[in-house]
Amino acid sequence: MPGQQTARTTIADVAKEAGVSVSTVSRALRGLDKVNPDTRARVEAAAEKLRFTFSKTASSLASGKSMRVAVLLPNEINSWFNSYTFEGVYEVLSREGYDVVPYVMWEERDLNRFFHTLPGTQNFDAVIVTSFILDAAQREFLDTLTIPMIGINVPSTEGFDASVRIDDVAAMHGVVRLLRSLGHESIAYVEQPVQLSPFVCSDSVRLEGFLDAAEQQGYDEEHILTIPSLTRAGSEDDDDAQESVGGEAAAISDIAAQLVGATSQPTGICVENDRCAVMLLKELRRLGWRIPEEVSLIGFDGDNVGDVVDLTTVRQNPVQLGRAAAGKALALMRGDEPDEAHTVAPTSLLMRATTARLTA
Amino acid sequence: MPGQQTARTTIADVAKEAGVSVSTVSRALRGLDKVNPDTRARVEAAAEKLRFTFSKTASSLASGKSMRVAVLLPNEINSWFNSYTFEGVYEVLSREGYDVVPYVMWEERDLNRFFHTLPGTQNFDAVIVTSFILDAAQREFLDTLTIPMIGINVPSTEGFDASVRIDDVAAMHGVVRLLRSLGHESIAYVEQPVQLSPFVCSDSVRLEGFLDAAEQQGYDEEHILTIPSLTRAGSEDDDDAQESVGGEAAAISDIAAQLVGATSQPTGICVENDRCAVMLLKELRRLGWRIPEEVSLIGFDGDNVGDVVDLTTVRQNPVQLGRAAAGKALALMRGDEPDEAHTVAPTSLLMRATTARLTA
DNA sequence: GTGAAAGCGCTAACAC
DNA sequence: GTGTTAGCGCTTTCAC
Repeated sequence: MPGQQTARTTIADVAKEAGVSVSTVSRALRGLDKVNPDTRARVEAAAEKLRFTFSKTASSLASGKSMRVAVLLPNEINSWFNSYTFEGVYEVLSREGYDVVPYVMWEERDLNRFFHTLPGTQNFDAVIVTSFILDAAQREFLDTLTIPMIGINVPSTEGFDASVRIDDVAAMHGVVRLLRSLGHESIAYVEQPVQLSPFVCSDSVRLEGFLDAAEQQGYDEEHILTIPSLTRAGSEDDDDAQESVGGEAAAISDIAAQLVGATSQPTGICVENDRCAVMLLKELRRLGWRIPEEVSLIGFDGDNVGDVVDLTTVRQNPVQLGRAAAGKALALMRGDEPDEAHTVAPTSLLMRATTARLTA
Repeated sequence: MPGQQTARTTIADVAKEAGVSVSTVSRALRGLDKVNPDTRARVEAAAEKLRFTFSKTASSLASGKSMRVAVLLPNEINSWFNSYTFEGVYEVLSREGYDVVPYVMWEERDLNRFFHTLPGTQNFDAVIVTSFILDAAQREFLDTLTIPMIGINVPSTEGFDASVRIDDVAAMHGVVRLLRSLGHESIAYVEQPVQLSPFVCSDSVRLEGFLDAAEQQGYDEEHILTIPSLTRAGSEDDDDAQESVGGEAAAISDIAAQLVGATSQPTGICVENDRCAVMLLKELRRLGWRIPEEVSLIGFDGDNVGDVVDLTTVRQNPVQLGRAAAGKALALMRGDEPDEAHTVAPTSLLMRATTARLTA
C-alpha cells in the first residue's frame, strides 16, 4: 500500500466525529436531501472542526464524473482570440464547479497524444475545441467518443455535438462590398504572416470568403492580390516573446514590400487579424503610404489593439463565443439537448479611421 | 454501486488480453523498468488493440499524486501579464505531464473558497499564485499546507516556498531618475483606472516605489501628483468586453481631466501599465498636449500594445517569470530544494518615442 | 432518514 | 521479472 506521508482527514474521520456513517456525511456535505437538519448541522460542525474537504479525485473516481472540461487551443493561450474565448468558457463553467483545463496544440503530435488519452477513461466530462482544422480521420474519431465535443469557430460541424461560430465568409463579403463601395479597383488579402500552429483555420476560411466575394463583386484576377502566411516559420522554439515578435516584424516588412512592389498596386487591403493589421499599418505609413486617403486598410477581430489607431475592422466577440460554447457543454453534460446545436454568432463591421472613399 | 453507462476498458482487460497481471500492465505501460521487453511489447499490443488509456483519476487516487497544478490569478486570464505568465507556466509544466488549471479570483469569497478546498486532500500537487496581495491570516494559512506554494510577483515571500518577482521599486527608481534627467520638475503617477480585483498588488507596490524615488530625487510634495484607481468600480457584472472597455474609456478621460486641471501641471507622467498608458496618450494628445515635446509619458510592462505608438516603458518578461516559477514548482514537487528559492528577475527601461528632454 | 458494503480503476508494497 | 493483494477516499445501491 502507498506510503502515507500525512494522515489526511477523510470522510471517515468526519463520520466518527459526528457519530454518523460515511454515507450520511457524504449526503450532508453535498447538500443532498433526505438528511435530517440536525444531523446535517452536526456533520457540518464536525467537518469544520476537522477542516475536512472532499478529495476531488476520489469523488471523481467513485461517481464517474470528473468535473473537468478540456479546452483545446491550436496555438498560444495568450493570443487575443484564444484568451478571450477561454475567459468566456471559464466564466460559465467555473461557476458550475467545473475545472477548465487548457491544452495547447502546437503540433500534430500534441493532438494525437491528447486524443489518445481520451477514450475509455472519464478524464474529462466534455471537450471544447477552438479554431481547429481536423482531418476526416480525426473527426471520425471524435464520433467514437462518448463525451460531448463542442466546437468554437470550427470549419465543419462534423464530429461535434454542438458548436458556435462566426460566419467568416459572410463577414468577408461585407468587407469586400465595403472596399468596392469606397471605390477600390484593386484589392488585397493578407494572411497572418507567421502561422505557428498547423490547426488554425481562420486563415483559409477567411481567404476563401474574400476570394469568393471579390469574384462576386466583379474583381478579376489581376486586381486581387493574396499574400499567404509563412506557415510554421517559427518551428524551432522561439526563445521568448520578444524574439518571436522580432520575427513577425520582419515578416510584416516583407509583406509591405510585396504590396508596394505589386504589379497592380492594391488600394483596398484586408488583413486576417487586427494585430497584424496594426503592424502593417504602421509599416505602410512609414513607407509613405497615406492611409486612409490613398489606401484603405481593414482588420479582423475587434482586438483592442486596433482602438489605438482607430482601425476599421470586423468585430467578433470571443467572450460570448466561449460562454455560448460552455452553455452548450453544460446542457450536453446534463444529458439535455442544447436549444440549438450549432449556432452562428454575429459579427459587425466597425468603421473607423483606416478606411475612406477613394477620391483620386 | 454506480451505474456503469459504458463498459470501460480497464487495466484488467488489458491484463487478460496480454495474459499477464494488472501490475505488469501498469509497469509496462508506464515505462518502468523491471519489465521483460517481450512482455512489454505484448502488453502494448494489447493496450493498442483495446484502445486502452489510463484513467488519470484512478492513478491519482492510488498514487497520491494529482499531476495537477493550480494557478491563481487575481483577475482576468486575458490580461497581458496574466496570459503571458500562464503561457510560461503551461509550457514548462505541460511538458512534464502536469495539467495546469487556472483559477480566477474576483472576490475575497473566491479566494477563501479555493483555500478551503485545498487542505487535507491532494487536489493539487502545487499552487502557483500570481500578483497577489494576501493578508497575514491567509499567508499563515499557506504555511499550513503541505504542497508547494510558489509566488509570482507577490509582494512578500512569506508563506511561499519559492517565488519569482521583478523589483518594482527599483524599476520605479529608474523611471523617476529618467524623468528627473529629462528636466521634469513636476511629475505624476497614474494607477490603473479601473481595478476589478482586490488582490492585485502591482498598483500599490509601484506607487510606493515611485513616491520613494521621487522623494529621493528631491521632488517635494507639490510637484508630485498621484491619481489613484477607482477600486472595484466594475463590481456588478460587466456584460461583455466591449462594455467594460467603455467604462475604462470614461475613466481615462477623467484622468486626463485631472492631469490637465492639476495645480502644478505635471510634465513627466508614469502610468501603472502600458495598456492604460496608451489610452491616456491618445486622450492627452486629443486634448492638445504635445508628447514628447512638452510632456513625457512612461508605461510599464512591455505589452506589445505599446509598440504601435512607440511607448517608452519598463519592460518585464512574464513568460520567463512563468517558466521560472514552474521550474521551481517542479523542483519542489520532486522534493528537491530549488537552486534559489526567491528570485528577482530583471526589468529594463525601453526608451522610445513618448519621452524626450524638456526644452522649455 | 440512515447505515453497510461493494465498488470506481489504479498503484505499490510484498512475496515469489 | 511477475503476480497477489490491500488500499487510495469517495459514491451509490440496497436494506432497514
